[in-house]
Amino acid sequence: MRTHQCGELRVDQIGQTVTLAGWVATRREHGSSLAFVDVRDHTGVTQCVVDNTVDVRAEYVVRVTGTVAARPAENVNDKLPTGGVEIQDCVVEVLNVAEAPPFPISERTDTVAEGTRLQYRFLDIRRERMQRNLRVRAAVNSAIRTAMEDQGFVEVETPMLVPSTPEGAREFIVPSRQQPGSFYALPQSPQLFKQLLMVAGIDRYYQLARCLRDEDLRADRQYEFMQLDAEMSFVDQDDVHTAIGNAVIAAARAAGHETGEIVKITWHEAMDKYGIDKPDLRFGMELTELTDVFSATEFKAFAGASCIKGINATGKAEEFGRNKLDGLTDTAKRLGAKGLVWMKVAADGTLESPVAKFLTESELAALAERLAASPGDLLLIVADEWITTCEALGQLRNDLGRPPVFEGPYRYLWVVDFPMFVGVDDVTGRPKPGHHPFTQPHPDDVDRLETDPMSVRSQAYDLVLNGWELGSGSIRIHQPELQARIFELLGISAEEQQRKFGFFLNPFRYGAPPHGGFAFGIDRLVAILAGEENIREVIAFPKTQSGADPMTNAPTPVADKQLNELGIRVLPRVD
RNA sequence: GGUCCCGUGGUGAAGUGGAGUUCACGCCGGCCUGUCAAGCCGGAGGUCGCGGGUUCGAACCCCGUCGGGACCGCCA
Repeated sequence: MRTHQCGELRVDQIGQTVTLAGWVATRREHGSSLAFVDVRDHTGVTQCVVDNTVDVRAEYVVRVTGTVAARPAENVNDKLPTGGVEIQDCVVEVLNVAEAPPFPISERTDTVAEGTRLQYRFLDIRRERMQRNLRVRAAVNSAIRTAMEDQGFVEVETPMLVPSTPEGAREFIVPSRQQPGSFYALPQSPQLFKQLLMVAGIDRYYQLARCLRDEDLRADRQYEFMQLDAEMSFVDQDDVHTAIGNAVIAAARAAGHETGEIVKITWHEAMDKYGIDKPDLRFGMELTELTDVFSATEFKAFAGASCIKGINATGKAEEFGRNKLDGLTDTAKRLGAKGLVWMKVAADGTLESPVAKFLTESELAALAERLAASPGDLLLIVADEWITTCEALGQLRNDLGRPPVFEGPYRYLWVVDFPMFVGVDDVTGRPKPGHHPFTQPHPDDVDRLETDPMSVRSQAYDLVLNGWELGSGSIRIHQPELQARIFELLGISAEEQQRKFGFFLNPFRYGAPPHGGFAFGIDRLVAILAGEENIREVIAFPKTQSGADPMTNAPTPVADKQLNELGIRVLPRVD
């Protein structure tokens, strides 16, 4: 059908007779006997010189046979890889005509409403950006598979129709025809199956798994998403980190990015230095300890505070007028801080702030020194509980300093030693698990499970890339006695354990090996590696924020016959 | 469940109470032998998302609703 692709021809092929096939990108007419037609496929465009009587229009599907010729020196187009050549003496065959597309198939109009792009996704994907993103995605998937298999992981597929479990994300449910009134759930993740595969002696499992969660959609969340899901037997945390690290480094390389060594920090350090459990390491502006500077202060907003920290937004003083400063204060308050102190560093080095008059000369001097203040800098200070201070400044740090996603470098980060429990359940008063209830506590902290549960660290860990949480994992509990202690702590009775997790826990009585695993989101990883802010840009057929597909019109009502067969009656909407 | 932003020819934008809704691209027709976002001339194309209200008068103001987006809640 064709001898070359449209982005392939160079001066090396001059004189050859070639056949190209593709879509008409543009047509430029020059009188009755000359026109230039650019033919496009996913590799690029090639200029074909044709007789102007040939009736081809934008997006017609054509096959062109002709001779590769050098362009006259003054007509070489340096902007195109194929710009040194053109096809002459063309025979143009129209393989299919096309209506005028609703929007240009071009990169220079990247402003088309996303709803329109999704309605005509088959045209949107013809564009270079989408072609590139989907091919990056394919390369990443391939690199991950290779990396996992090279490390002895076995791909095992798990069911899409699974039992509903009450914990975690809201599930999509699927009615059973054979047992009307009973339902399957679509898997939020293969979590339970992969641990049973360890009991089953698979040793190292992986899967590029489709996961489904019926939670509200966001720029980084779709109903359906892909995870690299993995589980390993007879390992500790470091073994898991090494295996997954190899996969994500290979994935980045497949997308053309070198990442270097993966840094590892504790959750406490992440919160203390960056104020967030998924820090973006591409920029500094770290949280600086100031509590000791104000240990004897008379300024009452600082006097009683257990933790005072600050950040230096270098050179931002001028940019932030009263309005924008109020916005920063609102951000801090939204995160629970009692307030925000700001100071601008004047040209002579003095600190200008509504509260400067409440601080002593030596306090101001120490503050300036600690934050390395220079003229033009904006200093932001929060005084509160440790966690509140950190979280407020962490958000401000991100808001003020975070580079756009397409700016490298690419810095993976393991965050380890997460707290075992986060907060207390409003109803039961019991601690709430930070990860899930099958997570192994840190061995040094097990003794404090009952006496001081909130101080117990878990063997759970997150993988972060440039401020995006890619995924999480843990070493699991494989000893029934320890599992029983955790359930006891969470206030889950033996009866409830059996009802909710019986099919999962009972197999552990038959010889469960020590094991742990990880899962990370492919969509997020590919988005970052492709330089996209939104995972919809790396998904061929994504859904809108309301969960609809403008191309297929899903979701739709179904026929009464179908509902009857399933024993389902649709009730009128109640608001 | 909530907060905020956006809906104007096919596409993207301008118009924020008063004359015929303006422009660019695209589309259709014509001209044009070296363009490459070709150029020139002409033409067609609109329920200003939808419904209600205020007003002498609404694309514009108000209420509701639908659709799209960002975020909070939610995502163990």
